[in-house]
Amino acid sequence: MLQLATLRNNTDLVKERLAIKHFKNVELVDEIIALDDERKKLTFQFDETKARINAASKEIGMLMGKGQKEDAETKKKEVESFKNTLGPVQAQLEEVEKKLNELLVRLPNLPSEKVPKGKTPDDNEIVKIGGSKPQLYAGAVPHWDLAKKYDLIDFELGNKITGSGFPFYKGKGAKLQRSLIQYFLEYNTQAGYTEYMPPLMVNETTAYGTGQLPDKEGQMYYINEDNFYLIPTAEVPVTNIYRDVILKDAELPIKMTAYTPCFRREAGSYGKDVRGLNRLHQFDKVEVVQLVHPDKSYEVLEEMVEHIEKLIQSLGLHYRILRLCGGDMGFTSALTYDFEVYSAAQEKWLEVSSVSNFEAFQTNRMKIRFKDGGGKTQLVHSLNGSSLALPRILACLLENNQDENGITLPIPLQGYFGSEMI
RNA sequence: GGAGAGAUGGCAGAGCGGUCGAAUGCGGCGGUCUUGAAAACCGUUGACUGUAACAGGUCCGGGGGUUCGAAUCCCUCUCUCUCCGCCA
Repeated sequence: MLQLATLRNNTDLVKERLAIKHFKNVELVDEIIALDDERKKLTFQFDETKARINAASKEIGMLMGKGQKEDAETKKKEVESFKNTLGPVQAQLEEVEKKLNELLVRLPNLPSEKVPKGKTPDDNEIVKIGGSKPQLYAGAVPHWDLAKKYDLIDFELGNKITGSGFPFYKGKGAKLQRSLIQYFLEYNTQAGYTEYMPPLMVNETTAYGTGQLPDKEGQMYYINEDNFYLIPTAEVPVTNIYRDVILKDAELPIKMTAYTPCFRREAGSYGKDVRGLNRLHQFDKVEVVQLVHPDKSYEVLEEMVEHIEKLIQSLGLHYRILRLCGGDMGFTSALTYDFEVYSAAQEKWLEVSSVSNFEAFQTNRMKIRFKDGGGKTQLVHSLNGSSLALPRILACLLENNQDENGITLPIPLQGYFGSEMI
């Protein structure tokens, strides 16, 4: 959530930036400021009346102590009249505050200056292309055929047991999943990230903290009975670890990583784009999260991009890095880089990671703060990235490394999987 | 699932309905002493809001109530602990 001070002090800039994100209701900013003025006025009235009541009540106590009953009674009457005026003011104040918060929560994060203008994925800026385009042998097929041929993934069985988008991994397919998770986690912890295994269900406050609520509840699976949400990404429980915590600046940066299954409803699209592993309701992902000093967050973002890039390189994949344009960015992000990996058999790019700086947007909701050198508390910046989402990586690894004899995995992965072919 | 106890500052832990934003201890920070450190001693140490700075206001798990006045009494929700039951 944006900070009121930002809206007040840089109103025009805020509107300009919101436009880059193609946010429709720019006038919301003025509404919010007007409401805040109202809030200030009411708060002043409330405080003043309350101060009188407090003073009078104290006096009553003293009068009672001295046995001056009648004087005390007179004071009580006085307080009563104050309270009559306080009631309505308080009610109004509460309403204004509630409304203010409702509106404020609807504003997306401001894009940083680096964000390209544009509306659709076609407007994203290609920052880098790396690796080389794989040359497939003549008989190459897409991963869903390979999954069947080598009995690695059973989509039909998933349909039977749960529904579409919930595949079974089997035999070497299951082992490969496990190996990838292990490899990614090791890679992250070696870079100084602390490993966590978080709960897969979270409460409402937690889902609100990272920005999934309000408004995006439809994208998460909801456990009605207990009021829990299945996590759409480890970002949610992991970033919330430090909710309502005031850190010391020496504790920054906080680097965390976690493997979790991710659950996404993503109802709506069918056909070629979602075939096989391209889009699932349940998938595995290893995530990295950092909480950093606000002056450092863009530096750290670059560092995280590099971290993930090296991981993709180690798997020998052809990849590209995109800087997302205003229209394609998420609600909570200030700057996002997407990593895409090339599927030669499908002849298209598949997103495997998204790395973002949220600046203070999430931490303002979660009140994740630190005490700076001067002893002042201020919000930290939060960042996260996938390192990596498994299914599409798996798809590319299978497709790109196939030949008539089977599939040969890249060397670093063999350390976890073993050196045998699939 | 049943029965009971509890939730207070970074932690531990007091708190007859008024002088309690809250004793005390630990921890943190600053200082004295010391070549330096430890120990000892002295001082200081919650968050939010508000102000030019004071003042003022809010917060003792969340919400509601009683009262002139609530950390303290009542209701309710959530969570924690102990015992019993069930169970990977």
